[in-house]
Amino acid sequence: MLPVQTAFEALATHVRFEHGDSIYQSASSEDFCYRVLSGAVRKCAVTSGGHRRIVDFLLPHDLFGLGEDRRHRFALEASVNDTTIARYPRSFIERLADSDPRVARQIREAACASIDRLEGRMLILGLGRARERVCAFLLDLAGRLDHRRSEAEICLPMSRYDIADYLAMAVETVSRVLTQLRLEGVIYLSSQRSVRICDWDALQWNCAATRSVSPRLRASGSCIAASRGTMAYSA
Amino acid sequence: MLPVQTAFEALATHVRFEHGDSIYQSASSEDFCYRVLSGAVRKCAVTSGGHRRIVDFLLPHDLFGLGEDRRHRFALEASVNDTTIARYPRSFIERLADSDPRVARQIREAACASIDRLEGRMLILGLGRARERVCAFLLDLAGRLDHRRSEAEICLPMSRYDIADYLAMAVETVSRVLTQLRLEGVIYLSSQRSVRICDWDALQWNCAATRSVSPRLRASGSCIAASRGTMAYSA
DNA sequence: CGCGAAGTTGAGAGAGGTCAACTCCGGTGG
DNA sequence: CCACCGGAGTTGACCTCTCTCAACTTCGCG
Repeated sequence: MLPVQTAFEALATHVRFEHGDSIYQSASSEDFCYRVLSGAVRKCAVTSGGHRRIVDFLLPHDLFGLGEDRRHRFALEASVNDTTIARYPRSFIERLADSDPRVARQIREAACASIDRLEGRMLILGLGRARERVCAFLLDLAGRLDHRRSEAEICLPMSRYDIADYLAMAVETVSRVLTQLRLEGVIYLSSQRSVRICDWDALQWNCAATRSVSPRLRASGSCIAASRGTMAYSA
Repeated sequence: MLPVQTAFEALATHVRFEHGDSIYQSASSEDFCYRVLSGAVRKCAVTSGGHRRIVDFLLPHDLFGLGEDRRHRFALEASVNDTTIARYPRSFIERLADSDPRVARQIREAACASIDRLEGRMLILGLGRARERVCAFLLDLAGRLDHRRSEAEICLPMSRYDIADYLAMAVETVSRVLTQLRLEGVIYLSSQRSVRICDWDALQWNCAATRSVSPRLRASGSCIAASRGTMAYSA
């Protein structure tokens, strides 16, 4: 990070939340933006049908609430205990961005990261099968927590219910898939919230849609397999 | 738009594409960004399993390819004939953004719009049922094309196959839902690509998840129904 | 007119949602 | 220290929705 960071941090207020606490409500309009320091935050909405949907999980180092002066569309809540958040006054950030191109660029990059994450998630949600979505979720989480191919345990910073709402499926299905993966030796669950990935390749393999390849692919022709870790950005 | 617009447009190259033409391939790295002038563009990826997934549709006025200097993650293709695109050299845009806060702000806003669209789509994809997803898709499209509650026909700028890949479902299901809506008098199909929405309320109503409300909602408590047209922004 | 692509319709099967029972775990209070 | 309690997680049985496969119709274009 640039020295600008210091200016940011001088204005930060640190707040601590417990599991389930609301950071801000949907439709509220406080003028702050935030950074996750520890724990995890879920961004959620409720469909008009009454179902909760989780749009994103914010992990340590992620920024959120940066946007515009419009009202919040989603509610943000801590999804685990001991979640700490740094809060910055948004107007100051905006002024800083206007006066210092480096800050503006940082914000653009943060926005890119956000778009990247959303588009990746879009692909995960599009995966037809429950198993594929769970596997993709685990890999994504492991990547974001920097547990690449290490033997270390991943501590899931959310409940099964959260995972279900995030992947748009029933809790029971999440549970079933996890047990199945456990029985196959792909993952090891030392406790309900701790996963160790034993077979990365199997997990990766499971992300591939196993359905038949539609013949329409031939028609449009020009699509090439997407590779992880790179991105485009559309606005 | 600000006078800055002129500087943008002076550098624009206009290009025309026919249905199915590739604007850029995934994994290529040309240094341009683009704006849709007419027609429609689909942003697509292919899952490792060989299934095509459409991540976004870009309509007139939408910007894309703005991001970073990293390689493109998706392929972009025209989804209808007579699609025209304005192309701008990205390095220039970046320099302009660094020197003029107004440009930087515009780009931030464009990024916000993109995030807004993606998050909305996230919610649509999360809708469990095919009918809900199609209804939400139609409403979203109508909104973006500015056909709010007008009697005018919406010209669908994409095939059923595209819609299917966008909503992560089978073409047959898309077709079935559309006929069902037609038979119920909710929509009128004057041709295969022209939809007139007859009953906006019915369409809106169908976006509500009809499944049972999960009891877990009581537990977390703080979620409030999300309202369309407002947004939060996370990075 | 004829061809291929796009779209529709039908029948069957499988994946996942729903409902319900049950177990596991952490916290609280006697 | 143990019993109890509630929420979280798991497992099973059933049933619905949608994907699949296949046949057919419609549309657009040479």
